[in-house]
Amino acid sequence: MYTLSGNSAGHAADDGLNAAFAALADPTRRAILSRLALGETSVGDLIKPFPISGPAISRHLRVLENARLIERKVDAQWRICRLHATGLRVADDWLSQYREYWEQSLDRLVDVLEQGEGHSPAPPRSTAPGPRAARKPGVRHARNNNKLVSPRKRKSP
Amino acid sequence: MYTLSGNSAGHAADDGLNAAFAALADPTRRAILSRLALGETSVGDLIKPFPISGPAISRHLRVLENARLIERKVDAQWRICRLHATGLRVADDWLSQYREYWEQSLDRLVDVLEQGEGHSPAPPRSTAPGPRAARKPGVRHARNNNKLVSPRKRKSP
DNA sequence: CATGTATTTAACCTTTTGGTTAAATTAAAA
DNA sequence: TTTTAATTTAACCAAAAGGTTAAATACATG
Repeated sequence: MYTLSGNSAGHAADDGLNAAFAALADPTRRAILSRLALGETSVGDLIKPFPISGPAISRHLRVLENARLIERKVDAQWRICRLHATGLRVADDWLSQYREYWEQSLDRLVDVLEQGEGHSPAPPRSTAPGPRAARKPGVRHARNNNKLVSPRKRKSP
Repeated sequence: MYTLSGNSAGHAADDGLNAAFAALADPTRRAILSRLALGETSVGDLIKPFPISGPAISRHLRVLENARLIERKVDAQWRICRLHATGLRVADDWLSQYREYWEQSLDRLVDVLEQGEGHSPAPPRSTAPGPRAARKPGVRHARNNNKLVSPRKRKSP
């Protein structure tokens, strides 16, 4: 049931998504990734800007490695860390399912703004679906050619 | 320091990223989002496929709402849930910083495969950077025109 | 081999998360 | 206005997450 990717019970399969998103949920780990985007470095270098202990960083790195967001190689007594594409791709692929959805929302927002907002009482707070008219062509943001999603429907009970 | 988006201490600012990624890290919540991608529904409908209690779902929904991944409206005694673009966009925007990186990695992998792999001893296990030659043109995957990233550098000590 | 450096493990806290059951709450319906 | 249905709060619990310090490990070198 649903469009869930995998198991029969109606639950989302993992495929590393849990690990990837959980890893990305921590600001220290995101900072580490940002740092690594500049180039590979040793753990020692990595640690410097952070006010936390070595072991703490070490564990963050393990989390990132398990999520396949980084990989490590040994160079003498140093462990050199670098970004690893897999985890990032896993997370992005999942999100891309929804890209169509939120780009639609953006278009809809643009519509609202463009028509001078002298209309519906709601200011652009709600960027959600709802039975609005079709978008103007030329304001497409289509960066994706991917998968599911298309919100619609109204209440039923 | 770094390319971090915000505060001076070298730490990643939040901007809802913590909440968004943390929310996405749970398979039940991802399943809820998948369900909502099909259209808005009441909590009661949402709950059915899941083997967990009402209060548990209720809290998942609150997490999703705080992360601005969904929004809720009241309809009599029902709370209707629908996707909300903001949280998804926040997460995707952050990831997009790295898109160039991992697409480069993909290109590199393609290169390796194409040149008959009779060369470097490493099979396409490692999709990481490293001082490799430039990619062939025509195999670009550039889906993004965004921000930072370009891995390089070697050891220093 | 003895030392010093780099990094990880171990053992321990505290806080957060995800679930549970038993009340509230809120609105429709009898 | 009592009852019933839909959801959320409250109060609890166990497990996971993130930190800490102290002790191991691994290497390169004096």
